[in-house]
Amino acid sequence: MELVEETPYRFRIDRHGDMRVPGVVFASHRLLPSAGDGALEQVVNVATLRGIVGASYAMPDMHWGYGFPIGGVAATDVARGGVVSPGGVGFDISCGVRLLAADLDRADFRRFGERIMDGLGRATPRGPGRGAVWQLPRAGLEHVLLEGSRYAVARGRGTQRDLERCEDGGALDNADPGQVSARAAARGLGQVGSLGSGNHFLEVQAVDEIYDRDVAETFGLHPDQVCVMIHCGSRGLGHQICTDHVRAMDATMADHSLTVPDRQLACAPVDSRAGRAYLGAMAAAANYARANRQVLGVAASDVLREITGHGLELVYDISHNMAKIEQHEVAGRQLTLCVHRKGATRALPPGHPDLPPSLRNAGQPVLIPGSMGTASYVLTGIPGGEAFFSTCHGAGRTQSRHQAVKSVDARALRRDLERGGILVRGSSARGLAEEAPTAYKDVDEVVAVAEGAGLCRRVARLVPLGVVKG
DNA sequence: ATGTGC
Repeated sequence: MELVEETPYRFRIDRHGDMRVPGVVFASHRLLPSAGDGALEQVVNVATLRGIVGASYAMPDMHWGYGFPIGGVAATDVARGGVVSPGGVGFDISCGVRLLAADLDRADFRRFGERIMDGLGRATPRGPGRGAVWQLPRAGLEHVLLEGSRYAVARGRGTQRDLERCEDGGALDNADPGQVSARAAARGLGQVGSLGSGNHFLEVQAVDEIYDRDVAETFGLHPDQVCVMIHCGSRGLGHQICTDHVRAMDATMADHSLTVPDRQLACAPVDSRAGRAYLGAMAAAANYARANRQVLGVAASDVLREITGHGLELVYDISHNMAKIEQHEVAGRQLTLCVHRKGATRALPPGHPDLPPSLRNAGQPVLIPGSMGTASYVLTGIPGGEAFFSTCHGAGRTQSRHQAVKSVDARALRRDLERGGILVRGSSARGLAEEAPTAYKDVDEVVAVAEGAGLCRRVARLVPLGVVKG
């Protein structure tokens, strides 16, 4: 794989073979995937998709994924037969991050720490399988799929202000529950308000450093403040929807004369029956994921209020696994694009019309969870941001889960975290080992490279005080 | 990521 170093933080893969556009990898030498890991080959494969414009992009946290790399961004021109691919969204549709801020500082947390973590541990269903904050009646699921966080708020779980601090006001309006299989719905019914497993977590954090005081203040953040970060997605429902629609699309590829270099890139034109079906189901899963984070956030706020007298205010909620229909200027032309962000976060700049009035001058908060025991970041979009206003989404794995389990002793890891002053409420020893920070890139470096590449700007750095592990 | 594998 030939990489052309354009700047210290930007590498290009020139068009060759069936590529319709070049590949662009935002990374430092250190963060580039090791040769043979397959992620760069996936960037090339994505560049062959029908209708792709600009480039096949990869963020500094990129690594190998299903079809598309995780950390991949690709946009297709809807009017020119551009495709949508479930592999460009990922199995955990609308997996994302919610950050809430408390009117408490680090010293307050030290006073109540064990009680707060016990309370959050009890209030936060986690691990594979069932258990959820919100026991929905069957009829309620349809509302969640159509209305997302708005339905949770309408049922008393949150406030109108919360919705202003959610991407899309808490719900996508093009959800089509008719495209959600009975099996997907059955899996989703009992999981609204649950973390799941893998890299999902709820963390209590402290604001350790502020890079932009004005923007931080607009976001509701100040030094030493206690925050709660929640990272989770659409659970079994999103997974089943992805499985169902990959299968359906795979069967319709020939009808649209589509060929792809990897079967995991199964796709359909956005403007086709299969494409619309997937996007309607994907939006339903996205609404489910937003409601999931909404009710988990409210449950965490209730715990904090009960113990300390102070609840939590929402900073923002943003997804990093989505395909969205957006308007962008490409080579001087205004185009309607299907922007896939898979393990990549939208980063709208100050002044963008999609931002709510309270964030219009600051830009969109970008929430970057670090690996366990390491820092997390709040960033914001910048004018002229490349890759359709996108940036990284986290630290990015360097080791597979299997490799991590082989090389990490879960008990030693827990001891190290607690010695570092981080209170741990786990789910399973294996889950803890899989998520060891040694299995991840350095989030500080990932974020520095994303900023150096001109994708976003740092606003605040948060450090963990306690983790409820999925 | 996922009732972790058809």
